[in-house]
Amino acid sequence: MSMIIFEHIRDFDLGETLSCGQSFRWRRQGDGSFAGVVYGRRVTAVLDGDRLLLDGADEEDRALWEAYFDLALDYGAVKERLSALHPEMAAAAHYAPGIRILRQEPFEALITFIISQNNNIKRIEGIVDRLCEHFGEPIGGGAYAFPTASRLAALEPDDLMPIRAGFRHRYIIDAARKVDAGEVDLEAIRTLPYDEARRSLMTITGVGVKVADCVLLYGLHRLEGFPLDVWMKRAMTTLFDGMDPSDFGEYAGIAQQYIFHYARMHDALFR
DNA sequence: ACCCAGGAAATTC
DNA sequence: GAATTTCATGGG
Repeated sequence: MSMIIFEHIRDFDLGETLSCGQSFRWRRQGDGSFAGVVYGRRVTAVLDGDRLLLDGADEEDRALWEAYFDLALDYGAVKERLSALHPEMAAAAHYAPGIRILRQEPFEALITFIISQNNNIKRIEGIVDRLCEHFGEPIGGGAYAFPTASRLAALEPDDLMPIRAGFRHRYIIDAARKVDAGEVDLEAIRTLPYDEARRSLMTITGVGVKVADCVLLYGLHRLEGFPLDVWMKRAMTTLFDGMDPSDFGEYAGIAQQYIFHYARMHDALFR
């Protein structure tokens, strides 16, 4: 069994990063490690001091995992810059200083955030699990890859009944078909100007401004993205009145993740 | 029974 | 055009 080790890791916490609402396929194990499937590979992640251990990962995929956990970006420096903007920003970053923005599979980010609309995180995870079990490739150990666009594109909305995603079924199928046909080119969107990228994603039924921003931030690593969901809108009026997403600069998306998690963990403050 | 959930589409005013 | 309702499903 293979394993990769990353040394001298800072500003990183697996629990904070994998349980802050940006991804839906990681599970905390009884021993405190996290099991997940990424890019069709099943791994178990453990942070031992300043060493990140990825059990089940291959050495030839080192660059992929470094990118996935965004290990090349100095989050300490980012936090300093953001914290200087506003005292509440500093408080949010201090609350969960180990959050990083993952580079998820773009198609997975698209589908999971379509599923996220008018939904809660617990149920989103269940729907995503069932989607993978029913339509993803088995990769051993009872694990499944995230379904491909072409597999889902061949289905009809009613074929998704077993995953119990309700009115989102037709949104998922429309997204898969547009991606499969190249009508929405996720890799081309990666380098488009932000507004054009957003407009292209919004040609999919069921993708509005907020879901498009999530796909850009979590799937295409556009760190200027600033998804405004109900929690973020509350936080902006309560804590950052008068501030605009663009005021957070090129790392606005990272600021957003600190704030989102902080708001959700302090819901009494935002009612 | 009622309300809400990391929204967006459909309908109504 | 802006405001309101509806859309499945599950948990509190």
